[in-house]
Amino acid sequence: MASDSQQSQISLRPLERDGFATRILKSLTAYIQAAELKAGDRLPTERALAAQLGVGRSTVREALQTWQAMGLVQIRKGSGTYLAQDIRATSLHVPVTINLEREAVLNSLELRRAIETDAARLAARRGRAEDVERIRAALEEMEAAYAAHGFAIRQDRTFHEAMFTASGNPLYLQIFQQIITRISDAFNGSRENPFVTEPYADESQPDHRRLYEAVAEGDEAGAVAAVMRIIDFVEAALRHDQ
Amino acid sequence: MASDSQQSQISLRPLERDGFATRILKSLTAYIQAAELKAGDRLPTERALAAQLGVGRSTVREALQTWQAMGLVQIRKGSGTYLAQDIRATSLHVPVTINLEREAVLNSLELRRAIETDAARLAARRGRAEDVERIRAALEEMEAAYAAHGFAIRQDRTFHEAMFTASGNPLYLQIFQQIITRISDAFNGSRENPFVTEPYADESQPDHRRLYEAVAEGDEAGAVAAVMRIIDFVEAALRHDQ
DNA sequence: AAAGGTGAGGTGGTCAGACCAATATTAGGC
DNA sequence: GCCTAATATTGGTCTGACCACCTCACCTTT
Repeated sequence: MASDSQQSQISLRPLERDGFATRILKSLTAYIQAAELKAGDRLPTERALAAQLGVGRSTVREALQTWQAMGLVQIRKGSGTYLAQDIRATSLHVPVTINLEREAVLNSLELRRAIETDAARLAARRGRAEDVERIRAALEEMEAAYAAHGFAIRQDRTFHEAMFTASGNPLYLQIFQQIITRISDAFNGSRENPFVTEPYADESQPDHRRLYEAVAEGDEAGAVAAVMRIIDFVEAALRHDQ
Repeated sequence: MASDSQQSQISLRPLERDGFATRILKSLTAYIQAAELKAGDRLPTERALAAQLGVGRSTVREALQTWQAMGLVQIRKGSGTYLAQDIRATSLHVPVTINLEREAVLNSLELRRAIETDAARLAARRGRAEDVERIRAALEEMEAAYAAHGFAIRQDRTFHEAMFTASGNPLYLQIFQQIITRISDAFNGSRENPFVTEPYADESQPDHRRLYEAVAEGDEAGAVAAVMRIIDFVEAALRHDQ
C-alpha cells in the first residue's frame, strides 16, 4: 500500500512519445538559436521547412499553428511567419484559461495590487540606476502626454512595466503584460467607451510621481503606499463605472 | 500633430477578419455549450466536424491543434478528441511564456509569497464555512500522509489549492496551478531527487495547521504570518539545495 | 524626381483524397 | 463466459492542387 501511494506521487512518466509536431518544434527551436533569429525575424516558409525537415507541409502547419496559439510566432497570410518572441530552448510555455465573469476585472485588480506592491518594494530596495532612469523617462512621457491630450493610456502602461522590470523578477512583468492587461483589454473591448478610468487619471497622476521618487530614494514603504493609492483610484473608477 | 498622437492611442482596430480556424472554434464553443459537454466528454470526430461545418478536415485539425496547445482539449490517436476543461463562451485563453533561468524557482516563490499572503488574508476575512471545511479536510489528509510516508507532496498541493480557492479570487488559484506549480515541476523534472523540500517538511507542518486555524478564526494577520513562515521554509530548502 | 498605379511571383489558407498507425469494437473459438 | 483475432473507427501524415493575399520591383503619370 505504501508503494502504491508512492507510485502515485513520484512522477514516473518520461515517456511521452511526441508526435511530429513536437519534434518539429524542437528542431525549429534549435534552428532559431543557431541562426540567431530575434523577435520580428521571418522564419523559413512552410514549404521550405517541410522540404528541409522531410515532412509534409500540413504537418509543419499544425506545428506552427501550435506556436501561434502559444504566442511564439505570428503568421501573416501572403507574407510569412514571424517570430513574436525571443525563443530559447529553456522557455516554458503554459496556457492560462481565465473565465471572464463579471468580477474578472476586480479580481485582476486584486492580483495586480498583490504583485505590484511587492514589485515596488523590490524596485525601491534594488534601486538600480538604469531602472530608475527608465522609470523616470516613462513618467515624463506620461505626464507630457497627459498634459497634451488629457489621457496617456499607453504611457501609463509603459510606466508600470518599467516598474515591474525594476523589481528584478521577470515573472511580475509577465503576469502584468500577459494576464492583467489582457483581462483589462478584453473587458474594455466589450464596452463603448474604453477610457473608463480617465476621469480619475488626474487624481492618480501625482501618485505616479511619488512612486517614482520613492523608488529613486529607496523608500520601500513610500513606494508601496503610492502603488496602493494608484490602484485605489483605478478600483474606485471601476466600481463607479459598473 | 495632436491628431497624430491621438490616432496612435485610440484603439481603432475592431477589424480582425479571423480565418476559418477562429470561426470553427467559435462554432464549436457554441456546440459544446448547447450539447452541455463537460470536461472528459468526447467531441465529434474530425471528419464529422469537417462535414457538418462544411470545411476541409485539415482546417478542422488546425483549429483543434490550437485548442490542444491552449490545453482545452486532449487529442488521442485512434480514440478521439476529448474536452479537457469546461468551456464557456466567455473564457479567455492567454499563453504565458516563462524563461526558465536559474532563478526561476526563486522568482516563482517570490510571486507565490505575494499572492498567497493576500489569498490567506482574503480567506480569513471571508471565512466561508464550506471553504474552511475543505481546507481542514486537506490538512488532515496531508498530516496523515506525512505521518505514514514522511512526505505528502500531492496533499500539500491540495491544501494550498483549497486555500487559494477560499480566497474567492479564482485568478490566484489559476496562477498557482498553471504557473507556479508548473515552474516547480519543470525544475524538479530536471533533477535527480524531486523531493528537495522534504527534509524541511516536518518544520513547516505545524505552520500549515496554524494557517488553517487562523483562517477558521478569521485571524487575517495570523494567516499571513503562517504563510510567510511556510514559504520561508521552502525558500530555505531551495537555497540550501542549490 | 516623386507620387501613384500595375502586375508577376511568393506565401499562407483551404481543400480533397489517399494511406498509415493506434485504438476501439465486434465476431469467433475455446 | 472469457480470451483472441478480425474488423471498423479515429487521429496522423502526405501529396498536389487551387485560392487569396501580400510584397516588391517596374512602370506610368504628374
